Amino acid sequence: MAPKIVSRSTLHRLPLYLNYLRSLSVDARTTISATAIAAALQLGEVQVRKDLASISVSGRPRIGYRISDLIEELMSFLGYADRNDAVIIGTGKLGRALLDYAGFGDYGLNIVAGFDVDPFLTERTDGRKAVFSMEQFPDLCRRMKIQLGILTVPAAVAQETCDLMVEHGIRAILNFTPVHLRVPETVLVQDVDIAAMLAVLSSRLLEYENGMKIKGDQKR
Amino acid sequence: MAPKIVSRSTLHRLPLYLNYLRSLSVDARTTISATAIAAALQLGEVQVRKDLASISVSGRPRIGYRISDLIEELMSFLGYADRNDAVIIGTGKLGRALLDYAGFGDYGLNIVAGFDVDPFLTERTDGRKAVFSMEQFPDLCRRMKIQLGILTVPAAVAQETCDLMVEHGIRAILNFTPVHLRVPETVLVQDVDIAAMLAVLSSRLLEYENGMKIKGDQKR
DNA sequence: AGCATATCGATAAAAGCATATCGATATGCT
DNA sequence: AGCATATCGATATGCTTTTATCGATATGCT
Repeated sequence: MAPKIVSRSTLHRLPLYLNYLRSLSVDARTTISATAIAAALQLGEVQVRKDLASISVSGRPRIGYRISDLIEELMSFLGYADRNDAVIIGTGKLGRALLDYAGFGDYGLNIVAGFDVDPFLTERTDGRKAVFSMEQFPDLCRRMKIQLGILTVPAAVAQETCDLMVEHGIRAILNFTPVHLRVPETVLVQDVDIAAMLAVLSSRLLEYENGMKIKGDQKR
Repeated sequence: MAPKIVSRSTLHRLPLYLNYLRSLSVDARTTISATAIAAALQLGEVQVRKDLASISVSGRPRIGYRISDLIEELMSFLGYADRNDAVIIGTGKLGRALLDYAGFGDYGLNIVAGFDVDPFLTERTDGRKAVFSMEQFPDLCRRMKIQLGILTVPAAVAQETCDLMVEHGIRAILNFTPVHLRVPETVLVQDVDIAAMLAVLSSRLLEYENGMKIKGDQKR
């Protein structure tokens, strides 16, 4: 098995490619050039080629890449092929919304269930995905060998909840809380601080009028 | 006015610092060293100093930085000081959750209202923030000089909705749809593809067992 | 058949970012 | 007062990522 090595920034672009390719109707011409992809996604054409090459997809001059091949390779590489089970801890507004979101299936993700300490939230399972009490978390988690957890609890209990998740076998955490989680080296954390993102946006915007604050911001 | 120049990666770390500093109780020692911050956030101490220096905050040897000064500078730099109005377009599950989320205030953000084409969603304003019909968007948007928009519509209508936003004065978009938005150069877009993030996580996880796919992943 | 053109793949150069190192400065202890 | 120590600020080094350049290859047109 070739241990393909991909840079982190490349890895984050791959879903972009996949999304775009999927958006093309299947009966379109079955082949596409790196140039076209680059133009659509406003990236450098060389970068696209490099990214695609890094996951061992190969194109032909004057022809480009077979779209179906690309999609297949991207999906397999990103693990969309094998269904990945995940749980959501904390079913407040945001957690509930994610739990009900139907679109994860396209990404090979299966949200198994939600968990919450609040009994009120745990009982309202009217036809939608079940929300369990936190006491049931350890058992269900181990039995189903869940590795992916989405953390949407209040900031105050974020770290302790995180510790609990790690303790019971969670290996990767999508962290929606604004706290920096401390985890063992073997556990992966991806932060999604929406408020911070908005703030960064507004900050970039702020100085956009009075002359460029961010370095290397605008790229053709 | 000094046109401070900050690298993009620095800009994304600044909210982290601010969050952490805020989490310290105010009656803690009023001063903190870059070393301490670095340890708490698991960053290099030099990097922390560089970041802080880039927003013109200055510390004293053996003492460190005054926490209150840091917080103040960070807030002003990130634009948390002046209230920033924002709107949410598309009030499905996710949009509704964000609309009801109370925590944005701490970030200087004020979600003014939501908009949606679906009349059913627009009428259910039981005590929460109002959701207006899309027809009212242009007027309200211009009158209140909204510059920030959160896009949470279905992928199929993402681009056209985006165009509408841009047309009516939105200057920065937080994009929750998985499509790559085409905007004029003067408009900023920040993508938040949750599904893709999960996929990236699971992908990193996947190869974490059979030997390192991602380059430069583990630090320290 | 041969030439023009579009596209790929690889190598090289440049830029951006992170990390290490060193001197300077301020505090506290003896 | 003087020394040890912690911390800052600045410079320099190395690594990663992006961008540019060049030759190779395949298609289509004359």
